[in-house]
Amino acid sequence: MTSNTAGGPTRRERMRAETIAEIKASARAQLEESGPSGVSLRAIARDVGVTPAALYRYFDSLDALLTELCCDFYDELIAVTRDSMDASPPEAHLERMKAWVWCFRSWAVANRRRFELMLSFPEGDGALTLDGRKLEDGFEALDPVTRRSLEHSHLCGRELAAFWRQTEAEGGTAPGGPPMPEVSEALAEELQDKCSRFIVGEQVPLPWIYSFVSAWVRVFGLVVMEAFGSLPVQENVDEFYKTQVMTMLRDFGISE
Amino acid sequence: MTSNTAGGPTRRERMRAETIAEIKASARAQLEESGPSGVSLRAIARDVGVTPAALYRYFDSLDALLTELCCDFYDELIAVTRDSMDASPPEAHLERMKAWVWCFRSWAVANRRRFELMLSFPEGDGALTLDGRKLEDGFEALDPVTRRSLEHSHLCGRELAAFWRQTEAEGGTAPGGPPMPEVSEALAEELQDKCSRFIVGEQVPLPWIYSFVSAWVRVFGLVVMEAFGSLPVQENVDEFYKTQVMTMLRDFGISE
DNA sequence: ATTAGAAAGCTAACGGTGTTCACTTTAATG
DNA sequence: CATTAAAGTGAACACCGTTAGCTTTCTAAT
Repeated sequence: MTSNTAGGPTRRERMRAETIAEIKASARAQLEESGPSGVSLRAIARDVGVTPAALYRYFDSLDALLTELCCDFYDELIAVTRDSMDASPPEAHLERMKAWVWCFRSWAVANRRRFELMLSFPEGDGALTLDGRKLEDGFEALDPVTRRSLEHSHLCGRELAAFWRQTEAEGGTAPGGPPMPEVSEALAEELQDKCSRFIVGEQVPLPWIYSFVSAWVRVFGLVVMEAFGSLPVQENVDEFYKTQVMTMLRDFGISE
Repeated sequence: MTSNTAGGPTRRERMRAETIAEIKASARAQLEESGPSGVSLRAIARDVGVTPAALYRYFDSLDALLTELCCDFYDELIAVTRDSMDASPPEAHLERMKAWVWCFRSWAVANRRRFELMLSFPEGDGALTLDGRKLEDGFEALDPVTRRSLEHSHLCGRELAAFWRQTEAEGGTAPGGPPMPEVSEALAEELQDKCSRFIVGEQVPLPWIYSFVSAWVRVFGLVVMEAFGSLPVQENVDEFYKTQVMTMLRDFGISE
């Protein structure tokens, strides 16, 4: 018998965990300096001091390893975002959303290679086609990286829903919600259907959803362009971001 | 002697051109069904009926072949965009810009694999760092794909400049140009510096540039998200695009 | 303490990749 | 017709991910 009598992890389990950590560390290093396509299973094996075949005791394939890595990155991003949001009080929904945007951007820019890897995993189809079912039902069934991607979105979406409730209670902004162009019945329904469930998790008025999706597109564009070096503004990016965020807030009908 | 007495291409040159076309066709086919990473030099050789080594008489490397392919795609996109813009008269700058956006989107979505390949070539650093020099000076020195990417942007940027002149002449929109948030001296200068040169090719007032960059970010976000399947709206995308474009026009201070 | 069994590792191989070098064939030119 | 440059071949090199079968090592129960 081993130390397992104490209920803790077996010696073997500890060893295994350590090996996995070593493997991932090597993979991360390679990713950082050669990009996603530069991660080589054999190179990892060389690094860890083991035969290539041995790695298959720990991961089903190279792709599986990269997938796990991708999940880790999402978890890191989510953690750091959550922390950053929690720097503001729970009711300061606006500040918390700003923190989300800021965090997303700075993380993606500071870790372009990881971000690159994450983008290389296309959003699973299941993310948007939960027709009929509640989100929670299919949530666990989603592939791990899509689930995490949604989790990340949720951090911001929840704040929006809360902010809407708050604003409504205080009789804030315009009565009908943020200004938005007229849309057809079909588009309105699709927006409500697809977004109110997986972005905010509860029924939210259409104008809010529309503005949210519009803002989300803008943030995505900004972050991807900057991370990949195709954003025209480069030296004063911070300020440019701030003005963009301000503009989006204005689109929400928020004066401040 | 051959038919070269007439000044036309040699028989050998014709043969060579035909072989190159065959090689590219095979590469395109593989790209279309397996993505950028699925293009194999050996598979192409098999396809064309030749030894792998023989391909090196036509391309320096697989990467060089992919680069040429990327350039071809840009040329196709530029051509189809230009045609689409020319469906409107030369003075209908607004319509022409709309055509640009629409063309960009539909091409990217209809040819995601090609678009994917194009995005995989990061914007060359030279694209934005032409400090001091006129654009034309360094233009030829840029790497081929960056040059074409700029050429594509130019199609829209030129229209913006022309539209600005037109609007000014007619005493249209607001006197100071489109509304924009206050920005620091530094950001203003960078926008003028980087953009007025490589996007529109002539001096344009700051608010116009700012609005243009903002719109460009939005369009980029829309197109990339839709092409990669992460846009929340899926069934009514056309309408969603139209509302987005309308919103952007409104940001330019255009009522219509 | 000994033994059954699982976990981990190794060797060797298979089929694939991009690329290079020396050599041969092919075709156009003086 | 002989020369010469282009086009193509074949074999090799160094890598890659993955699999199968065998051996070692360590755990857990007898």
